[in-house]
Amino acid sequence: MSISSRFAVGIHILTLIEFNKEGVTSSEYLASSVNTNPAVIRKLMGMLKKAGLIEVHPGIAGAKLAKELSNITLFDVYKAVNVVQEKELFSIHESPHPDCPIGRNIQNTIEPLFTAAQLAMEKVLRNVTLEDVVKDITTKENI
Amino acid sequence: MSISSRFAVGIHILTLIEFNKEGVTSSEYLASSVNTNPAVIRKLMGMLKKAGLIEVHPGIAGAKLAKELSNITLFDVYKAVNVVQEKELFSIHESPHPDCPIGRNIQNTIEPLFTAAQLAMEKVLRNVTLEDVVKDITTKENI
DNA sequence: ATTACATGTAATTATTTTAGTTACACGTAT
DNA sequence: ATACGTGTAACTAAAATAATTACATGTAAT
Repeated sequence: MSISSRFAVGIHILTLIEFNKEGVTSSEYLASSVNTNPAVIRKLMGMLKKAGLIEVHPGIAGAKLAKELSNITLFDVYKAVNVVQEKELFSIHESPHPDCPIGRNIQNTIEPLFTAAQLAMEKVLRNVTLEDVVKDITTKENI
Repeated sequence: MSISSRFAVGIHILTLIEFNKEGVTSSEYLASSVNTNPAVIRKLMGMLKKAGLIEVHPGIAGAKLAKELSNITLFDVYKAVNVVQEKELFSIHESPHPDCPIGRNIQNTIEPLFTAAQLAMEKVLRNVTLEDVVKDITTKENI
């Protein structure tokens, strides 16, 4: 199964807040661009806020980035929206038979291999910032 | 969400076939070690067979590896059991608004980044063979 | 202070995937 | 013919996603 689109939507939200920084980026405005429900956006904004990526206030329309664009990596967003837990990208079957040499060792043997694969994926995310995303869109739009 | 344990179980199955190569590795025997239902194992055996990793025959008990241990990578198993599709480790929200500069570009901007992360993960899987797994278990068991 | 509007958040729903279970057709060998 | 194994389809329960609805709470302008 795929990793939740919350991650992609989180990137979308942050990027749009940056592009619209002169204006008011309300959950309704964001929801329109993402094409979803404002409540979905507000839930994600809550996660991004909790992770210290944006500033939002109850009753006050709009959100602002809490950090420099170049200082927010895709990994930060990925962790903020809680799509994959540490060491849990791959699931391992539980309760293999302890009387079998394979059954009693397979989990401990596989786990570090899976973790290494997950870390390699996450390393790529750490090396991309929202600034890269914004620049790419700017280029595509010829702004 | 996590990637299906079919992957871990697939590795378990292949490893156990190797360890038990002098004996008869039936779906019931495998199911006992994995601690699941024989039908689940048979479904996975079908996938592993289709991928050319094992040999199984209707009516004849047991399975044999179709390739050298050192010639089967974790990536081969991963593809065989069909847990993640190409370019689909991460899902991207559909139908963002085309009238928004972000909405109409976000998918194309994000997609290669997500693909790069997925490929980095898969590269790690390509560099581990079942022989590594077997050796690790052999060491742990002091055989 | 009342109205208008925004965020925060809980409850509900439909859809999808997983993993397990049951059942049975079909193939092989004694 | 019987016993046993694989192949496979149908059904179920549990979990997660994403959308939707509703409403409490917070802020600001009139």
